[in-house]
Order: sequence, then structure tokens, then C-alpha cells
Amino acid sequence: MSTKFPDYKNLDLSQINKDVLKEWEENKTFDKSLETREGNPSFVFYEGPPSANGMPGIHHVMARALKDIVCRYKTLKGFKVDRKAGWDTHGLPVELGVEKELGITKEDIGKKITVDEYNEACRTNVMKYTREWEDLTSKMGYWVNMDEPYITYDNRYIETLWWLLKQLFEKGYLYKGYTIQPFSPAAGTGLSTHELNQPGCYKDVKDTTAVGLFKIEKDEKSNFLFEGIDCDVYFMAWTTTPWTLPSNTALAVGPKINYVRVRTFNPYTGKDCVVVLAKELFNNFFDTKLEGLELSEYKIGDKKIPYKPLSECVGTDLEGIRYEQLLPWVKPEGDAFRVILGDFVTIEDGTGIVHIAPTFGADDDRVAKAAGISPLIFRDKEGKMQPMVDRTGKFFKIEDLDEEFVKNHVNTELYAPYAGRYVKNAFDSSLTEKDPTLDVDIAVDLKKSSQAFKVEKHVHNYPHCWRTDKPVLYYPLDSWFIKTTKVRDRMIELNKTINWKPKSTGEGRFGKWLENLQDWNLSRSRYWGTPLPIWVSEDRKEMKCIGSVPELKGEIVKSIEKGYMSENMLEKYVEGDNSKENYEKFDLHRPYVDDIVLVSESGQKLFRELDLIDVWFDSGAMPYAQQHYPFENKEDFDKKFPAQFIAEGVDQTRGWFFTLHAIATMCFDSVAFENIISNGLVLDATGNKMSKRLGNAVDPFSTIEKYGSDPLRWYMITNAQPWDNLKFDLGGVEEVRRKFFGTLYNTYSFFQLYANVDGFTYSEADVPMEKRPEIDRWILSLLNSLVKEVEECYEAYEPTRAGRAIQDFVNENLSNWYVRLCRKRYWGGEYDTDKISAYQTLYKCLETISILGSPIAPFFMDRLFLDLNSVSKNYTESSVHLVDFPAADESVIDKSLEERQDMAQKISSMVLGLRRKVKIRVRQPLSKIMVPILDEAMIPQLEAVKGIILSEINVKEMEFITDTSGVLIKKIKPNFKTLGPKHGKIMKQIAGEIAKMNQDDIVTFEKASEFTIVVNDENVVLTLQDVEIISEDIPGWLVANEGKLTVALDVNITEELRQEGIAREFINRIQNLRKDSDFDVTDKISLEIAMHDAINEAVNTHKDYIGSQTLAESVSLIENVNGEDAKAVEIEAGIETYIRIKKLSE
RNA sequence: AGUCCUGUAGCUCAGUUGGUUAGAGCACUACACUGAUAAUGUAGGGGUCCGCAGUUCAAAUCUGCGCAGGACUACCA
Repeated sequence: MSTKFPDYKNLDLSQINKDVLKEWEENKTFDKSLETREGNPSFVFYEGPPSANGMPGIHHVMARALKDIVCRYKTLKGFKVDRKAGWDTHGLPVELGVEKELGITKEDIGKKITVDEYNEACRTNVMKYTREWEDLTSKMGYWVNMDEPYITYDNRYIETLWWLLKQLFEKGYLYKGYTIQPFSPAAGTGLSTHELNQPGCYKDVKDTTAVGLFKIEKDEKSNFLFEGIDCDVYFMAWTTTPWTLPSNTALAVGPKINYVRVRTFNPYTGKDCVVVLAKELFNNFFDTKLEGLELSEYKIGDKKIPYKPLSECVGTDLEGIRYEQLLPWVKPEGDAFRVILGDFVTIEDGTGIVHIAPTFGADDDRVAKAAGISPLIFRDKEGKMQPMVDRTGKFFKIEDLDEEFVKNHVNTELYAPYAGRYVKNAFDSSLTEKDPTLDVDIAVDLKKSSQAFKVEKHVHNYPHCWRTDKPVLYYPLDSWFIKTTKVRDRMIELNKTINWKPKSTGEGRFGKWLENLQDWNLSRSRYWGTPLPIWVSEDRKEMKCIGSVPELKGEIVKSIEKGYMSENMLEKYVEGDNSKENYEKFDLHRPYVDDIVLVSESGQKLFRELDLIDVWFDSGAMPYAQQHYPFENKEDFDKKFPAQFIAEGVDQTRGWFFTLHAIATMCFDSVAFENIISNGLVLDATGNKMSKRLGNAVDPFSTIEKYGSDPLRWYMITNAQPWDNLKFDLGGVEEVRRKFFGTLYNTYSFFQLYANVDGFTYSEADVPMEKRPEIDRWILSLLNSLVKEVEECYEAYEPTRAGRAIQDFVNENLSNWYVRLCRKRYWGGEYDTDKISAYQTLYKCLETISILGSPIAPFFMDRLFLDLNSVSKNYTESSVHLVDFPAADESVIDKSLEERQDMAQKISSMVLGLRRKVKIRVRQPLSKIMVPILDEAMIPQLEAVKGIILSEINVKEMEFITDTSGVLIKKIKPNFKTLGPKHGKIMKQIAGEIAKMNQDDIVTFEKASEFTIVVNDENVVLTLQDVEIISEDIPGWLVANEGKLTVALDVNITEELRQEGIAREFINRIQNLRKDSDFDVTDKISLEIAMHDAINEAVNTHKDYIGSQTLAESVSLIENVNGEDAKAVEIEAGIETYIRIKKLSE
């Protein structure tokens, strides 16, 4: 029970961070912050689960600080804010990490390593950095319950997912289809659109592109193209993926596009030919400079190739024309090699004729199906239909194909050289980027056979796998889908009720995304993830979706009865027992679920669909799965759903935000979250993205170690709005430490120093407001205004503005004005009401700041609060995070008080400016200032702050000039805000007339309160509201003005003033000496001053004053001051004397 | 290519419903103060408010068209 406020040698925020953390741990402060709110209304917050298989970065500090601020604030407001941590444990990143670690590929799973072992490795690996995450969470002061996190691989979590899937299944929202989807051969999996939309997936790459020449078959339809010529006619079509050319089965033209025939020669072989392409794109292939070059003069090998445009036609004329297969390696079954119409065909690039390979393009597939064009399909050894490329990204080897199919369809002579080739070098570990690509080899073949018109390298934007960084192929895949398109409108509607911060992300980015919503591709062909709980019969006519563990158990029992299975893996599972142990008796992961064979209604065997579900479903289902709904927590579910608040990076818009919203809409017809902050990216100081590769990533651990987490958090929150990108600069953190925390710490130190001297412990009753001096009432008024403002900001989910407001108050008002002006009240003097009021006021400010700022800077503010409270015992709580948010006391807010203090600050600053101008130091007292009074109300306002101003500027008197004398020179300015709407167009002329008014006019105006001017022969009556009159100058005085305020300073120094000035100079020198001599603030001294003609009188006159200010018991003016301890002091230029101070013993 | 965001001092950012001297901090320069002192204050320089056009008496602010940067979307041949 100390009666002294703790003092510190210096401010070490890193140490405070550690100390406070320790206290929180010892006192279980976080738990208490929940316990003390037990029974209060809840504030529902959802923590988005991070994956612990990667190290946390500095951007996680940003996102988590935001979440923490809101939750801490709501706790202060009395809400119970449960925050359950979670871990995202499934999915590709984990699998790839394990594969890399074990040195295996996807194909080895089930061969070199069992699925069981593999999944076990994933289970271990995914929690690899748990410790680091927990460490960061704790060090940065993010309060979240890490003791019982939800873990997505937990059987109970999976059970809820199954329950949800069954809801969707029964609503008919789950279906299986095949579509062309992004597929990553390197990762061995299809990619969802969310995954493909990960930042950085689309990259500029340089690929070999080819313009192929497709030889037209001459028949009735195409006859018009052969008119007047005797050579072959070709369609020109461009592709950036020549490896898809062997799979070409159609060409698409735009119905309204104009096409032209051109007579020319093949650039590679010189063979004469006619080519067809869009007229608009003609110039991209034919140089107009060569126009007129005679066809007949061309010789093979000439660089200048002549050409001659022939007839034109439109796209619809070309529809249905047949052409020869470009690379006749494989014959497709069904109709192919025909021109079709495509509405997506443009004339922006290429030739206006688009090569269609239905197996490798989503659009291609769509238009081909619509036109009845067959895709080019292989039949593999197992009889399955396959595209030309297998799942590893290579052309099928002949031995892997069905023999019958090969015999009937494959030209093995042509295909053999290419079979087994990877379509991108990146998929073949034995190849580098420099090796010849399949694209190049195909292009070369085309050149040789006069089937290429142009082959060149071309930079284009191509999607890449977000994890392997290798190219993605568009590939036909079987998949389970969720019919999100069916609830699109409802999702849009519900989205409108969500409070997005910033608004544009919700309305624009997210809203637009919803409008263009496609069905959600749920399937993943991997091993480590939530299995799809659907069992299907071999003839695919019967299926079952399982929605819970007991249901599965029952179905297995039936299967055993039927003799399809011999063992029940759920034998020991007890229905209704939700304990961890009960749910650890089995495993819902592969391969165990794959072994389960169920029995259909008609008695058929049902096998599990081998797909896993998209991990985003895992995270989007966390509102339910984290509480094992509906198997547990069913009764009070509405208290935990939906969330009132979530926050994550804007990159989650199509990820977590979407899946949360989709599942909530489909299963509960509700939003999943009501308020959301989506924060921007954390960039490096120059605005580049942080990445490990570039080495510009900031390590959060070392940063927190060095600065402590408070300045880091404060900087991140106050520097920019959270949704703007943050250019992270350590210099900014340093600045925050110095400017804000340094100032606040200094203010506390100041308070502590004197409070301890005076024995202030806040034991006295509060000094009533009316007995407190002006300046105290002023800072308290501001303080209460601040409380209001900060509360509003927090309520509006705008912590940036809250932090900035607190910072401004501390720096500008509390430190720079209040403490500076009040210093003298604290040192020396009696322990009277004024002093107690001073202590109480400053104490209250510090205490309130500690609470207001605690959500943002939880460590320092707790320390500050506890240091204050350790003596005062105003609070019984053991932490600032357990108290209630202060209520603003409106009765203390006094706007006119705030106004006059503002005037005082302005006047002081103007006078200080004037003193500087004439080089009169502040220590030299001056006799008076004069302030012209513009309206009567100013007088009491200024009277009230007179003392403050005079002592601040060291002037004896303040005089008001009410201008009856006419000494003031006035200036008149139009008030555009009132005049503008009234007079509109003639505004400029009015302003001109007002500017012309002279001193007499102004006086007349002021006396009559109105004034008539003539504009365009019309009388315009001005009132005093329409103008602003200020006094600009007082002839013969030193004058300054700012805004409406004007002040004049009397710079005459009388002998009396000069002597007082000298006395003050002495005080200054003596104080410095005391300090240099390491005297304590309270030490009494004796003082000897050597005589000097220039100072004797001043010292004698002000002996008592000097003594009282320097705590000198005796002040003696003696002939000589000699000896070692005599110090030479210069009072003014040229006036030097000696003084000696001695500490008096008690 | 589309959607959205951003563009204000050398840097990081404010800037209310449009209203006439466009602000703060950092940095720089000078000065001052000093028992808050490894602090502090004051002043100064520094602006094409990205550009152009429009609406208006009046535009950093509203509208349109551009430019630059960023994010996202995208089958783009």
C-alpha cells in the first residue's frame, strides 16, 4: 500500500510490455474481463482462423489490433465479449508443406506413403508454428481465448460441417457436374475461383504464340471464298497456348464482325495462299507500306511479302464452313471442325477468329456445346474419358490409353513424338524455362507445313497456382457444386444490411462480386480435408448424404447387417456424449471414411465420393462449427449468431467474407456478421508489397521486442485509416513513441514528482467545479468533450479517429498548454484548495486518458492506470481493462470556456511572436498589452483568461480598447457564406464594393448596423452579419493579428521593469546552478551575490522574490564572492558577477 | 478489359453541408524557454490540392474525360 506514485528513470515501453503481460498472466486479467461481465449482454465477435503452418507477419498485428480494440472497447462498455480463437488446419498449403518436407509428390500418396500416414503428418505439421502464433498473440496484447480454440480438423467441427452440407443437400443445393475449371497440375488439384483470385495469381508471362492457318474445305457453303482464285484458303486464328491446337475442334467468329480475304504468301514457306481474318485487324499482319507490291514479283525467301485484299464478308456468312483438322493426331467422335458464332469474339487482338478447344477453355466448352461441336477426347486404360492432357500436365502416353481407342482414333505416327510431353516446362522437374517448349515445337511443325502465319513471343496475363506458383490449366473436371446462384438475390439483399467499413468494399467490391456470382465449386481431389459426406451407388442412381456421426453409425450398422461391412469404426462412440474423448475414438478423415460402404434404399452398395470439400467451407462454417452446433449450444444459439463484428484483410472479401455470408444465407437466411472492418495491406515504407522473397518484410517479434507493442499498435491505427494501405515505416513507430507516449509519460512523471512531494493521494474530496480555477475547468471541459468524441468514434468502428483525438488532447491541450501553464501551481506554495484542484484535475485527465486509450495501447495504459490507482484507490478493479468506460459529464462541458482559452492561446502566441520580433526576452517583464474589443461579449471572456495570458507572456496589464477613440484602423471583409446565397451573380461586384470602403464607411456601417451599396444601379443592403470587421492596426503600436483577434504590445521598458527583469535573470541562473549542483527540488539554500553596480538595486528590491523562487533562506549582496564554489554568471551582455549557493542542512 | 480505392508541402496524413490566407506532425532552418530537461515552445521556408474541361457568384470539395499508383475481377483467343 504505497502512498507514493511510482516513478521511473525513463520510459521503456518494451519493458512495460513484458511487466504488464506478466501481471495479466498472474492475475488472469483476461478471464476476469469476461467473468465480471457475466450476465451482461453479449457482444458477438468471430475470430477468423489463421493457419498455423506459416509464421505470423506484421500484417497480422494490424488485423489483430483492430479486432482487439473493438473487443476491449466493448468490454469497457460492459458487454461480455467471448472471443474464441481458431485454427484453420485443412487444405492445400498444409498438404504442400508436408509434401515438400517429406520430399514426395501427390502421386506418391497411397504408394510410398499411406494416406493415413500422410494425413497424420498433415495433422502434426499444420500446428507447426502454433507456439509462435500464441507468442505473438500474447506479446502484441491480443486478447483471445487460446485455451479452447476451435480446430477445423476436430471430428466435432467436421460433424457440424456435415450437418450443414446435409441441409444444403436436402434443399437441393448440392449437385455434381463437370465444368472446365482452373486446374493446377503442379498441385494436382482444381482451384476454386477464390483460390484463383488470391492476389498475385495473374502474372505477366512471355509465351510462344502462334497464328495457325486452318485450311478451308471447298464446298457449297465456302464456295464464295474460293472465288477468282486457284490456291488454298485458310482461316487465321491466334493462340497463346499452341499446345491446345491439337485439341482444336472448332473456330469461332463474331457474327457482326467484318472479315476479309487476302491473297498473299506464307511467310515461312512462300507458298501462295489466301487467308481470312477480321478486316479491322488487317493492319496487324500486313504492312501498309508494302501496298502495291506486285504479287507476281514475289520470290520465295523475300522479306517483303506482297499482299492483295480480296472480297469481304461478315461473320454470319462464315458460319458452318468446314475446315481440315490442323493437327490430325486424334480423330474426335462426332461433329467437329466447323465455324461457329461466338458473342465473345472481339477485334481487340488476334485475328477475329478464335481457336476453340472445348476441353481447355470455359468459354470454348460453352459455345461448342451450344453449337453441337464435340470436344477432342481420349479414352484411357480404365475406359474413362479424358482430355488430351493428363492430370500431371502432360499429353497422355500411348500406353496409358485404351488400345481399341488408339487403334480407331489415334494417328500414332504423328502423335508418338509428342506423347508424354509436358505442356508447360514448369510441370517437368527435369526441364527449365530455357529448354524448348512444347509450344515452340508445335509452332515449328506448323511453320514447316505452311500452317503457321506468324509465330512470336508474346507477353500476356496468365493465372498461376497460388501455392506452387506454377501455371494453371483450364481443364475439364468432375465436381460437386453448391448452387449459390439460386440464393444470389437474397445474398445481395442481406448484404445491404451489413455495415461495411469502408462502405465501398461492401457495396462495390463485395456487392459486384455477388451480382456476378457463380456456383461454388466445392470439390477438392486431395487427402487432408473435410470429406464430402455423400455416398453414391455404382449406377449413380442412389445416394445418401450423412449429416451426423450417430446417423453414420446407424447406417454402418445397416451395412453390417447386409454383410457389406464387417466392422463399425464408430462402435465405441456414444451418442450424445460431446466430450473430446468420445470424439477421438474415431476419425472422419480419409482414408477411414473411404472404407465405409453403405447400403441404399434398394439394397445397393453405396461408395463415398472421394472428394474433399473446399477449405473455405471450413472457415465459412465457423459460426456454427466452433460451437458444435446443433449438437451443442442449440438453445442459446441466437446469442452467438450472427456476429456483431468481424475484421480481416480486404483480401478475404472473396474468401472468408463470402463463405460466411453464403452459408449463413443458405442455411439460416441471415447475415453472418453485422459490422465488418476490412483492413488494407501493410506495405513497406516505399509502398511495395512485403514479401519474404524481397526481404522487405518486417518481423513483428523483433519490432515488438524493440519498441513494445503499444507504439506499434498506436502507429498502425492512427497513421492511416485501417482500410487504406499502410506504408509501414519504423520511423513512424519511433515518432509515436516519442511524440505521444513520451509526452504522456512526461506528464505523468511531472504529476508524480510533485504529488509525491506534497503527499497528494487523492484522499481529499473532489474540489467542487465552481471552486476550481478557470484553467482546470477548461481542461476538464475538453476532457469531457474528448470522452464523448472518443466514444462516438469507437461506436462507429473508427479507432483511427479515436486515437488521433486522444493524441491531440494529450499533446496539444494537456501537455503543451495545461501543464505548461500550471507548472507553478505545483511547486512551492501552500497545499491549499488551488493546489489540490490542480492535482485532482491533472490526475483525472491522466486517469481518463488511460481508460480511453486502453483499447489501443493496452499495456502502457494499464500501467498508467495502475500507477495512478495504486495510491488513490479510486477503483477497486485490478486493471484498466476491467473498469467501465467513463461517461462524459455534459455539465462540465463549457463551450464558451473552451473558446476563451482558445483566445488566450492565440493572444499569448501573438505576443510571444511580437517579443521575438523586437528581441525582448520573455523573462523581461513588460507593462501592458491592448486588445481591441469587437463585441461586448469578448470582455468577460478575456477577463476570465487575463491572468493566464499575462503570466504566460510576462506582461503586467491588459487593456481593452472599445474604440470610441477611433485609434483603430479597421478592415472589412465580405462574408461569402451569407452573401453568396442571397445575391448570387453579383457577388463579385459586392465584394469589390466592400473592398473599396474606407474607415469612415466602416464606422458608419457599425453605428447603423447596416449599409447600402449600389451595384448595377440597384441598392444592396448589407447587415453586420454579411461582413466581418476586424481591427487591423493601431498606429504607433507594435501590433499582431490573427483571424479576428488583434493585440498591441507596449515595448517600453521602465527602470522598474528592467530591474525586475534582472531579478528574473538571477533566478534563472540560480536555478541552473541548483540543477548543475544536483540539489534536490526541495533543498533550501543560502545565496551570496557579488556586488555589481548594474544589479545591486535590482537584487535589493527583489530580494524576497529571488529568495522565494529559489528556496534561498538568505540572500546576501556582498563585496566579493571568491573561492572555488563561486560561479561567474552573465546577467546581460557585459554584466557579469559572481554568485555562490550552498545547500543548507535540515 | 471491367469494378473499386487513392492522388493535398520533401515524407506520413487532416481538410465538415462548396464560402475566399488549404492545415498538422516529421524533416529542414532560425530563435526562445527551461526544476516536465535524453524534454519543450515559437517562427520561417516549402503547395500547379495529379491534369483538362464543366456546373456555380464561389471548387481541394460536385460532374465528366484523362493520367499515375494500388487492390480486386476476368475465358480472354
